[in-house]
Amino acid sequence: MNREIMDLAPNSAASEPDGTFETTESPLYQQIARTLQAEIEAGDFPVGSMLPTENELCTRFDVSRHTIRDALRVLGERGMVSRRRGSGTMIAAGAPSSRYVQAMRSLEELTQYAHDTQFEIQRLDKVSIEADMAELIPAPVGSTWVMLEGRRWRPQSLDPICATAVFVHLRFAEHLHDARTAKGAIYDLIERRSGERIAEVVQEISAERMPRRAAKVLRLRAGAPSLRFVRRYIDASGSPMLTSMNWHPAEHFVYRMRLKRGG
Amino acid sequence: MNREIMDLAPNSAASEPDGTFETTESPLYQQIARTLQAEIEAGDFPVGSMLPTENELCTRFDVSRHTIRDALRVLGERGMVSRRRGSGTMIAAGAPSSRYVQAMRSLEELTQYAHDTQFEIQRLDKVSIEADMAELIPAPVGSTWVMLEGRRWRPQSLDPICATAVFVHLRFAEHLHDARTAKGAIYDLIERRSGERIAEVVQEISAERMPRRAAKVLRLRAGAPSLRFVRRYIDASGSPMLTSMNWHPAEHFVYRMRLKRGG
DNA sequence: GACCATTTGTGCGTATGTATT
DNA sequence: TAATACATACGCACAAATGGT
Repeated sequence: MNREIMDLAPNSAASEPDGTFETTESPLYQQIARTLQAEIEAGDFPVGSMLPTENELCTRFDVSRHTIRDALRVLGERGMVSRRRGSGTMIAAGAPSSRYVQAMRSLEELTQYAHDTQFEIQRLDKVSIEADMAELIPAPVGSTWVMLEGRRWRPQSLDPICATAVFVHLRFAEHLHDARTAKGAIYDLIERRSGERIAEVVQEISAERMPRRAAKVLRLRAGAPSLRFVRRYIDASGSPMLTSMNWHPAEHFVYRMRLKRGG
Repeated sequence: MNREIMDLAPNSAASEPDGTFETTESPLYQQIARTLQAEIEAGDFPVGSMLPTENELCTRFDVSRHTIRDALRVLGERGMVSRRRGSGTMIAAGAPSSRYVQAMRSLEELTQYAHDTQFEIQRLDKVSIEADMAELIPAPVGSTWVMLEGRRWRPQSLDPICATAVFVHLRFAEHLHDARTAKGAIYDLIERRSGERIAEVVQEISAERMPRRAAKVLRLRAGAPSLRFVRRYIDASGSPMLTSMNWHPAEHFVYRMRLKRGG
């Protein structure tokens, strides 16, 4: 292994009981994208400067040009770099320095995000819905849902990304028995095991003072500014299958997207 | 030429003066993506059904699998199809209405928003960029930009939507003399008058305490929770043409979007 | 449960085209 | 013009997930 990368994703390498090295790493191009993004965010490559050429990156990471291009494509989709043939790859205006960034424009990116991070479930219960949550889910007051509560972490990081509360419709309760150890997104788990397919997701972003429960989970002061994401996963009939709520400390989170012309 | 595709893109084939066929076609994978998208929209592949496998498409279009995958990646990014390893490529639920999906977050939607609301400009000045703004625009500290500051209103509403600060590159200053009375988005004004075209927009959403200037404009207390939008309008070379910053009072604003499968 | 064929995902090598410097 | 750098496109191999036997 001549490569400089050490994959630190949650589903990373693990030595097997019998002593063999059964690596379940994430794909090379994703590791490289993460590495480069981290370096950009750390300021190793200032905004407006050029990234090394594809060939240089091939040498550095000891991979093929295809793999480098896949990694750079990912960064391009996230708005981190802009590429011009003949010229090179530039750190895009507005690339973050020392800030967490998450750009999620599709279900697939959401899934990727779930894979790249870890959901530490602190509580898994059936609960009766009260007025404040009833409006958000939405669900009738007094109806019973499965609630998962906890924090989401980025590997290696000392601070959690956000506090999370997920409300899952009761009919999926049986599929959540091993949610604590299962990998990936909750919605993906449910889709696979129930066979019911999510038709769409509606995402709402708003700013609010951190509510007490979320603050407690994150060990922050209640009332601190936070960015709240509510995602409703909706079935074909338009009813919510599950709803997730995420509170991000304001100073650590930016939601970024690229807008393009036309359809 | 054994291929079935006829490229109908604007930069399509052209016969040279000397009679030879010097094709300046668009890339193969884009032609294939267009062809497949047209067929999906025409109903040749019903929503929920499976697309032919990659290998079948290779045979049909007489191209390599690599090219087919690039085409399918494009369709995935447009939310037209959803792919699953081991299973196949499915026509995404709601595929034909994908225009509506992107309408939530395209430049056009922004333009519509600008038309539906009014920008009350309280200040229009050339300013020297200080450190805090330099990072956001981004621009060198001490460089000169045109700054517009004010509030945005919804017609007939009693409360402003947000406080806005727009920084425009100095080379467009001449186009802004009547900005106070002009309708529509500032970026649109500049695009039409300068002829320079915006290549892309990167939008960032974050939560922060309302800064003093914005609070003053909105007549709110500084430090109140707010949702901040930063939009960087970037030219073909990757440099910012203008950057707008918008602070929305937290309790009055929710950013909502739909996420679809495929990218 | 094991096994297998199918299908997409990842990764490599190579060659050529085209825009930029 | 020449060199550089990204874009497109061919080929191959194997891995991983799926769905059936």
